[in-house]
Order: sequence, then structure tokens, then C-alpha cells
Amino acid sequence: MTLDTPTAPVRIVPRGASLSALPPVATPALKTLCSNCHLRDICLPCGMAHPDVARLDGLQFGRRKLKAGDELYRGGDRFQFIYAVRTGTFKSNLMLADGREQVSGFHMAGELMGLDGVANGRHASAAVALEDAEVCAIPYVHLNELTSGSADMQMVMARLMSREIVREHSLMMLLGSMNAEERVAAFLINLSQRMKARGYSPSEFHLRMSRAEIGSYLGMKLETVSRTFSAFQQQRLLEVDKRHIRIVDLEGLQRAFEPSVH
Amino acid sequence: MTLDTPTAPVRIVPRGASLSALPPVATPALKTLCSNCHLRDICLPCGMAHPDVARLDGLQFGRRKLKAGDELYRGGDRFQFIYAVRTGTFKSNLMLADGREQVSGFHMAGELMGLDGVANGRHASAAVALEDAEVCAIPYVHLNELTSGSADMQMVMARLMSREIVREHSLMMLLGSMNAEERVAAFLINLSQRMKARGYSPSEFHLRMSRAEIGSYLGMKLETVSRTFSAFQQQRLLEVDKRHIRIVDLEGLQRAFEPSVH
DNA sequence: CGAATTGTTGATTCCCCTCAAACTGGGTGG
DNA sequence: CCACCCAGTTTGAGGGGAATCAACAATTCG
Repeated sequence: MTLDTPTAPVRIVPRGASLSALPPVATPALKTLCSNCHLRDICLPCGMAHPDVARLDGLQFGRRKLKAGDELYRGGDRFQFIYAVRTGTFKSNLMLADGREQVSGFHMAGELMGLDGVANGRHASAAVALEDAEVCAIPYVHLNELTSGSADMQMVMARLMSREIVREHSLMMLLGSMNAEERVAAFLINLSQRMKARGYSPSEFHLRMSRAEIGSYLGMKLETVSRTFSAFQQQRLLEVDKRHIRIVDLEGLQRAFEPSVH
Repeated sequence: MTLDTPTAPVRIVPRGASLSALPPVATPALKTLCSNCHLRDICLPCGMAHPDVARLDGLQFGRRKLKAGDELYRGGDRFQFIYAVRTGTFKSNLMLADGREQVSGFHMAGELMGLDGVANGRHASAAVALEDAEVCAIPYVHLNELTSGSADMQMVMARLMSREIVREHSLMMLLGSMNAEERVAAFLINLSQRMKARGYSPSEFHLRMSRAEIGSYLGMKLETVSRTFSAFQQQRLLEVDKRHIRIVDLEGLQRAFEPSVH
């Protein structure tokens, strides 16, 4: 007997399915070498020894450009590639049978998308560009062949998947046991850290996603997101102007999301 | 620059740390062979070719018995093994800095635990036996060495990790966009399917976890869980007596958790 | 320029949490 | 053997936080 998804409490529905099966790599002319990439220390090759990175170059994978709103893949699409963000920002979308959607993640430069497709050979989520963007499309079977044979590379791959699990853990904690203010604070702090890690200002940045998308991600309504931003502004923790964010009091924000010593 | 957990909105805290570092395999005398195991079709070897399963036997990993309430590992413990449930039921527990805990999963025979430890070499969650139980303790580095060299086996491992990601997706949908009745219905249906897959009655079973643990898992309070059970009973969907559950109207339950065509 | 999208804010509603009390079954020790 | 306690469960009453409904401002876009 074979179980397909042994412990999933909710069935995520392949919707839109394969009709969106675009030619997955639009610009095969642009070949990419990890070893020269300015993102190599925060992307797929992170943690690999130099000779292994050189072996990655052998994959000769292509890039793909997307415009704001374009779908990279949809839930139900055949899984062939994992994608690494080069530029731009993406959201991942889950869909329930009744059409309810939920954002399950935001992805920026160096982060991988599509690892959930390994399980069943079909993408479990959709990926949508929030602004003009470019990705590397890494053919999974080839990657798999390459990494088998090197326990080190295999470990790096396993670590990347495990990180995704850990990331979702923390989102589950957020959704399961935090109130609105804590959720928004955690979201902003996380964003701030990721901006900083990429060399941008951790205290002042531009949101690439709408209030509705933030709300969907955080399990609350867009009005509540807006109100919470306003509340933080009144508490002199933030300055908010539409999508422009300035974090005035980072420590105050951190207190806001770990409030009770309990 | 190296990022440790690139996109985690909330930091899960290693708590209790290494003081619980028991000798990880209590009974090394009991060696286990996957190829003879009655769980081989729903456990780690699922999807592997026969010769590969035979290679798994070479790992000669040990078992470990636990009593109800025993901790298999804690958040922060060094990651050495992944564990496969042989008998009994477990819960996984996440913990926040302020001490808030949340159940992130229930695990029954054939299911794997501990994959979240691959990311940082430390377990991100704790695993606790809900009843007397037995697990296989599979040394991860050895497993990794074994599977590198076989793209097939590596693929099986990757699939297992990806499944965990997909499972958490569905839990995120549940936590982010379902009401109390939908959550409990989804929980029961999922449990029912897993019982069925293991040869038990899908319509009548015994809950191994308390109302509080169910509530923690589903992001609600124990009283609400209890009330929802009572409500389902009044709607003639269930018969509930403490932890004994009989599903009277499965289709009704399914409707209860996908109610609105929207 | 009108239409559509996005964001803010207010008023009201409601679902679930909180607090509290009572009941159950099981284990323990006098 | 029974009284006692304790952890787990059920149920009720009341309150609060976020959802819902609605109006309006600011931008963007065709």
C-alpha cells in the first residue's frame, strides 16, 4: 500500500492544472554559472565546496524573466524545475478546493521556490511575481543526478529542504498562537533581516506586496493589517506611507511580538 | 555571507537544549531490517527498489522504546537521527522564546520524525510519546552516505522531506483560513484516512491526544475543541465519548469543512 | 477624465477566548 | 474498600479582538 500524502490535514488542490504549461525556460540563450553569481553565498551553492559549485556550473541552466503578475508555475503543474530568485520578489499561493487562496511565502533574491513539487511530481503551490523579476530555472532531475555521488552536495540539498520545513514551522507558530500585532511585528522584523542580509537598509524599505497579500500570509484581513500599521505608527515604532516602511524603533517592535514573559 | 534561516518569520527557540541528551539508542541489541518490516510500504523504504531496501538493511540501526510522556528529543538537541514510528503515537512540539508551545504534528506508525533537524544540525521541535511507543533510530549521516551514490534513493529521501513541506502547507491553510468547525472536521478526516491506511477502522478510533493538544495543533482552545465535538454530535456527524470517536456521517463531515462554494 | 485598484478609517457584529463551575474516571494512600 | 485528589472533559456566561460592512481618499490606468 502506498500513501500519497500521509499526514496532510487539508488537501491542497491542483487548480488551473497543466493548462499553464508554458515553455518553462523562455530564454535558453542565457546560461548561468553559479560560481560567478553575486548571489552564490545566499543561494543554492551556499555551503558547498568550490569544486562542487563548479560542478553546478555544468548544469548550464537557463533563466527566465517575468513581469509583475506573471505566474512562474501553478498548483498542479508538472514539477520539472526548482527556481532561484535572481531579481524581484515572488509570492507563493496555496489554494483550497472551494477556491480560498492563501499566501504561504514571499521570496526574494537568492531564495528557492518549488521544493514542494518534489513530493508528488506536481507543484503544490503557485508562484507569482510581485514585480518584474528574473529567476534561474534549475532542472531537478539533472540536479539530482549531479548531487548523488557527492554526499556533501546531497547534504546541502537536504539542508535547503529542511530549512523550508523550519521556515514553515515558524509560520505555523505565528498563525496558531500570535495576535494581530505580534504577527505584523514578526513579519516586519523578518523582512528587515532579509533586507539587511542582502545589503539593503534594514530600517527602511518598500513593500512589494499589498495589504491583502500580507493579510493572507498572516492569516488576517487586510483592514486589520492596515489598522495594525497605523497603531504601530501611533506607538512611534514605524513610519508608514502606503508601501514605504521605516522602522523607527526596532527593539520596540521586537517587544511587541514577544510581549508576555508568561 | 551566510544566512542561517533565510525566511523564518518567527524564531523557534531551542529550549531545554542538550541536557536531555540521553544515550540516543537505548537498546542497540535490537537491530532492525527494513526489508522484513511490516511497515516497509508506508515507511522510509516506500518507493525504493528492492535492492535499495536491502542496502538500507546494512545500516543496522537500533530501536528505542518509550513510555507515555517520554521525550524522544527536544528543540535544540543535537540532530543525529531521524526516527520512524514503529508503534504508538507521538506529537511534535514547537516552542517560542516566551514559553508558548504549539503542537505541530501527530505521528503514527510508519511516519518519520526529526527531518527539521537537518537544516541546522539541531532539532527545531520536540517529539513526545503520547502512549507507550517504539521507534527506529536511523543515523542520518550514515543514511546520507548510503543514499548518495543512488539517485533513486536520494530521490526517495528528497520526496520524504518535500512531503513534510506539503503537509505543513495544508496545516498553514487550516490555521490561516478555516473556522473552528472546519479545522476539527479536517483533523478528524485526516486522522480517519491515516487509520484506514494502516488497516484500522476509518470510522471508529481512539484519540491518543488530549483536547488541549488537539486545540494547540489546530490553533484554538481546548474548550472550543470540546464544544465543536459536541456540536458535531448534535448534528449527527459524530459520536463522541471522551477520546473514543465514531464517525457517523463522513460525507457530512467533509461538507462541514468545505462549506461555502464562495 | 472616468474607472478601477489600493489603502485608511469608522461602526457594528460575531466567533472564539476567558473565566468559572461541575462532572468523570483513574490512581493512591489511609 | 473507600475517601481523596487530580487531570481531563464538558458546559455555561460574558467579554474582547478581529471580521464584516461601509464610506472615502489617493493613485494608477485605460
